[in-house]
Amino acid sequence: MSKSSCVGRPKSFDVDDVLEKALAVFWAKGYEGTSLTDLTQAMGINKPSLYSTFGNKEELFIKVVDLYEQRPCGFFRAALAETTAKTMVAAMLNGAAQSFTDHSNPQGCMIIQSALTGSDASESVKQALINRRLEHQNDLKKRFEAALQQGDLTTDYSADVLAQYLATIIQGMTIQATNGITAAELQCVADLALSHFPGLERN
Amino acid sequence: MSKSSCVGRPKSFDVDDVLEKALAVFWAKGYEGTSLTDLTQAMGINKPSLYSTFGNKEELFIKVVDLYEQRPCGFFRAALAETTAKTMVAAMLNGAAQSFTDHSNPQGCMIIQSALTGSDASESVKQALINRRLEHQNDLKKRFEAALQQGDLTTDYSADVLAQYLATIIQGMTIQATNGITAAELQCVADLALSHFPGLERN
DNA sequence: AATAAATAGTACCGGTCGGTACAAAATAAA
DNA sequence: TTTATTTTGTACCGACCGGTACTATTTATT
Repeated sequence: MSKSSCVGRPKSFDVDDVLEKALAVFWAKGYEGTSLTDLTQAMGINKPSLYSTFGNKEELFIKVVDLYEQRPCGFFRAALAETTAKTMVAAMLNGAAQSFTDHSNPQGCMIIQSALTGSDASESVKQALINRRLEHQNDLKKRFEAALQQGDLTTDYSADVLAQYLATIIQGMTIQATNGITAAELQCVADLALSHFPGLERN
Repeated sequence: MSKSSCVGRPKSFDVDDVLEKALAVFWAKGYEGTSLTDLTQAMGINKPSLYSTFGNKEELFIKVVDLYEQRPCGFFRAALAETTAKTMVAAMLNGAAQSFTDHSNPQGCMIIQSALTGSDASESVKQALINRRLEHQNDLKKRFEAALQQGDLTTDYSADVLAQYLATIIQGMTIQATNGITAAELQCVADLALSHFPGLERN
């Protein structure tokens, strides 16, 4: 299954390792704001190596987004797996507050901020990120549907609106993070949002 | 007071008119995603005219942001002037929902999305937009402080947190708009946010 | 009609963009 | 040790980037 080549000159770098370096750059500067020079310098490889390994800039970016969803943005899937609607929403908001203001990384959510606008040349990348956001929002919707059905959540709002509302708050938190809000302040916002979220019994 | 020159060849274009054209481009493509070719084509002028009239790309962008705040984003100041906290928050959320999904313009808020990330060269523009957002958030804070003081708003949350929370929702609504949410759907989100906003008596 | 002032248009500047051709170097297989 | 295969590093590609020098043109003033 390993596609490691058994013949020829071996790679002088670890693929996963340099992907992580590329993630840091794309996350901080966005898709179009990142140049190939930025990438090759951060990754410690030269352009032909980058192209032979990852295809081109856009394909590299998509691979980086996959990595981002698995690791720094991992709180999302973990939160989805929470057993109750309340703990799910809480894990979403707390995870976002913590992840978006983690100073060991760029601030905010990469999927939201790295290609919000751009030239026509990056239209496909913009659309790819929109699709990711809509997929995640659909995950929320399905989770809310299940919660409504099993009586875990009591409200007249549809799962659709609840998902859009929660997504809105999380996406707004990313802007707050890029504005430089502190982790504590963003946690206060998350707490407020949780305690006023519809359908979850007050405590 | 008019700085219209009384001697020499007259301008062949109206300054406010071409600023409007520049606004449409920057709004849709962002600061770095917009090239001078995009601008001169949309504005119908050539580069030397652009530079002699507006300085350079960055100065033109700032002038465009000023224009944006006065016109398409004018709901903000109008909402601030509302007499009660409840009508103020309602006007903010409704105005955002309507403005961000108005199909006669690009979707979303220009100040939020046109320079969220970018190369080092656009650092000053990024910071300028962050400052605008923080100024607007401070406007909200002062409005909430006044409402809390005059008993118009009853909650234990500080004006700071309330302002951050409302800003978060509005900023999230811009992402929803770029995702392609419909005006009706975004209005539902705004309605939900309003009816669950802390301190405003339920109706 | 001559002059001065301001704009319009063309053509160009160095630098950087994403992407690649090509040859040297490093490995495994024969 | 030769051969085949893969990666490396350098040097380069055309296109476009933001910005400008220079000239022609259009106006008001003298």
